[in-house]
Amino acid sequence: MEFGDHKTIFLQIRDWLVDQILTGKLAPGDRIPSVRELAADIEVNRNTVMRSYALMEQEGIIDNRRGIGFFVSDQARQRLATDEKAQFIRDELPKLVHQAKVLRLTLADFEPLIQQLHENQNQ
Amino acid sequence: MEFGDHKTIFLQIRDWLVDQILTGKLAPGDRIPSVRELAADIEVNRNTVMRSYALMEQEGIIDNRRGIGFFVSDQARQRLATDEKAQFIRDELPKLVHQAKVLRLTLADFEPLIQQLHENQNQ
Amino acid sequence: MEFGDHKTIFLQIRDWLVDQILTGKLAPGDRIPSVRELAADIEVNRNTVMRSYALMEQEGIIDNRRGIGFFVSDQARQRLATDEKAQFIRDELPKLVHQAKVLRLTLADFEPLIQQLHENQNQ
Amino acid sequence: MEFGDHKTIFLQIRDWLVDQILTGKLAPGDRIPSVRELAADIEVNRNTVMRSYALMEQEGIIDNRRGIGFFVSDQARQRLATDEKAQFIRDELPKLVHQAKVLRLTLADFEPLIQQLHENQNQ
DNA sequence: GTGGTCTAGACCACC
DNA sequence: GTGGTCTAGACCACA
Repeated sequence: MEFGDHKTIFLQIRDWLVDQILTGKLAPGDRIPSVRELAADIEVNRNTVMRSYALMEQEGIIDNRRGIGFFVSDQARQRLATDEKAQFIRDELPKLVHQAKVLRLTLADFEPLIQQLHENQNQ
Repeated sequence: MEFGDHKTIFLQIRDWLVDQILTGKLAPGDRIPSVRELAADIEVNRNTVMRSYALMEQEGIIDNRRGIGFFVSDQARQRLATDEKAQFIRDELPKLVHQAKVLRLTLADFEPLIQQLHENQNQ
Repeated sequence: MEFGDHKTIFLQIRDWLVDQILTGKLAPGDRIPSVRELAADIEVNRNTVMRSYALMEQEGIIDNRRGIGFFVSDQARQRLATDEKAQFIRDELPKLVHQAKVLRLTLADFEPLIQQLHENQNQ
Repeated sequence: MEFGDHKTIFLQIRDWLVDQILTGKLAPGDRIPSVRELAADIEVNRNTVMRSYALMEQEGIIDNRRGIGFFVSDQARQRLATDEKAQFIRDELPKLVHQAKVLRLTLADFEPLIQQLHENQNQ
């Protein structure tokens, strides 16, 4: 776990798991690491991991089967794909446009992004 | 998810001033508002403004003349235009590409950004 | 804390900790006193200690783990030993030579320094 | 006048004049620049220059002949040579020794200083 | 008038 | 428990 990052740890964990789901490394129904497992792995307090899981459960991304563990919920992928996308376009994009303006960025500067967008289109 | 990305006040002040410089509203040599003035204007504590100014001075964006005030440094604009741009391409762009990938964003989603980039190009 | 010194408190704290590191009393990885602890110990405001720590973090001398504390960074000793030495030879030594010249100081006046230098050599 | 320096301006002026005296560029009896002259030259407030002169007068380095100007006092050079030297050995040297110790400086690092001291000796 | 430092006390989010 | 931010108010030295 990167302690240098300015994002708080429990959100880093959440984002990391969300990534796994969005990229298909974790599929609906899959079991995610137990709290104590993950806490030991990334050398972090169990409460911190617990907090991530609680947040994700409350977001409807994962389900908790008491005594067994946490599992990726059935609607997780779909829900994330739409919610996070909408949030991105609403919150991040305007900032991005503004930054592109004041920094006088060009299409060339965004080459890697453009390429990725084309790849997405062709799927 | 009310884990708001609300930036802290002293960073907002810094970013606001950086914007003024990058857009030419503040030119090198210009005096920026005194700590007391700005604090009164935006109804914020003097220490908070002071913290912004101290940060910017340390970044080499503004200079300080004892007992007189803070001034936009000569290299401010140039330094910002290059440093912030480089930092953006190094730090932000990869995240952006990754996000575009996992969220399966398309060129259409980025329409506003593309438009801005074209405008920049035509200047 | 010696209030007789002209230096401000937060810089005294920084210099005191730097000394501890350079002399090996604090090793990389060691936890330094929490902001509250130190503030209580030396009877100084928490914010003042915080300011020292923020400065040192920005200098790369110490790292911060959220909710846990500040730790001497891995490169701290090496970085200090080289940076501060280089800075001394670049900034302070010329002033010193100039002062020795205008004050017509002699080798005898610098006896204590010469002795220390010999001790350093024999280690 | 270097505004970037962290020493306060009126002390910079004082030190600059002291240097002129110690190096013989200004001799006892010489007239030093008038307050308004110097203020205009280095683009500084007259009060600031006046403060320097007042300090130096109080130190016995310069004399004020009302309506005429300030003049280097007869004992200026001698007085400075002894006072500043004593102060250096009492205040600065111990710090220097300590710094040499923690930074593990060697005789080689002080080569320029040693050379200057030898030159002083041979005069 | 300006910046600069410090205190005391509060509140927050996080581990 | 930890750091982090902010407020209110004070005092200082300097221009």
